[in-house]
Amino acid sequence: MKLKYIHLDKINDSGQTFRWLKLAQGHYVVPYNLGACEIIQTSEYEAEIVQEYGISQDWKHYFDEYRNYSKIDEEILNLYPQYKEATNFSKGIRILNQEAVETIFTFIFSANNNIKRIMNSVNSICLEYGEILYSKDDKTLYSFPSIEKMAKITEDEFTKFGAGYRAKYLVSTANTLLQSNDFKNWYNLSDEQLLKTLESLMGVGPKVARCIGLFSYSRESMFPVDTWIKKAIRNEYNMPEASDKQITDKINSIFTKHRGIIQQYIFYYYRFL
DNA sequence: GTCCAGGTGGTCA
DNA sequence: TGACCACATGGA
Repeated sequence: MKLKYIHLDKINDSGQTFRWLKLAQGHYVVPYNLGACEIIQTSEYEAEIVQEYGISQDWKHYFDEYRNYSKIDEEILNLYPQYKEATNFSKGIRILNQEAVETIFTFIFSANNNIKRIMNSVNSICLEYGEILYSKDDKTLYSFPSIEKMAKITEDEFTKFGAGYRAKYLVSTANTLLQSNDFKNWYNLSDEQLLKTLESLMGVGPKVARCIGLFSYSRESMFPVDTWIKKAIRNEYNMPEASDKQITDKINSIFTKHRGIIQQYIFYYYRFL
């Protein structure tokens, strides 16, 4: 399957997924549920899925093929001309539609953490409790563990995986999800209901809930505000002393459409500035 | 050694 | 509500 208007290295570095297995520049094995695909950048903004592993998956959905990013970028440039440079810099990034359990747990890990550490923690859990999706030349990719397996991990074990003070949140949320087990139906919730439901989970606050909504439930209205976004907004609008509330108010007054997508562009741009 | 990271939960006004 | 603080821990 061929994909256009896509840039794999940018997506891998965009902080929404932590588990792509990099074989080379522009060459990855990508996990999704109990399957994986091998994908190669074939030209500057084109890629091709050359092989599938494990259980067949809906890769068009995963890679967000049903959104027209070329058109979205045009609209973004019209709506937010002040972010022309960020938008061009981020060209080819997709907002992935990742599996919910994985997204919930990895973004609980992400709180007050850095991307390298998140990757190390999440990948070591998958190594211990996931199943092999791909293995070749000493490079191996594992699935994210099922909710049943996640619910058996103890607080001490999560600490061993580098969860720090988040260990008890992970235990609590694993048990909540195991009992409710209806997170697949959350696709049908309204944005408001989804946020409220996600924020009821231990370790999930406003920012993490929006990441989960954006990166797993396809909610492009959601605008996660993290430390990088705060820096960007304070800098862009010359408001160095702005409180968190002033920043979110500013964001809500400026960004009306494609909020999650422009958020991701700004995040990616400022993190590499 | 110091600062920081895709913040949250608890507490108090 | 909104402001403030403690929190684990490795990366830079």
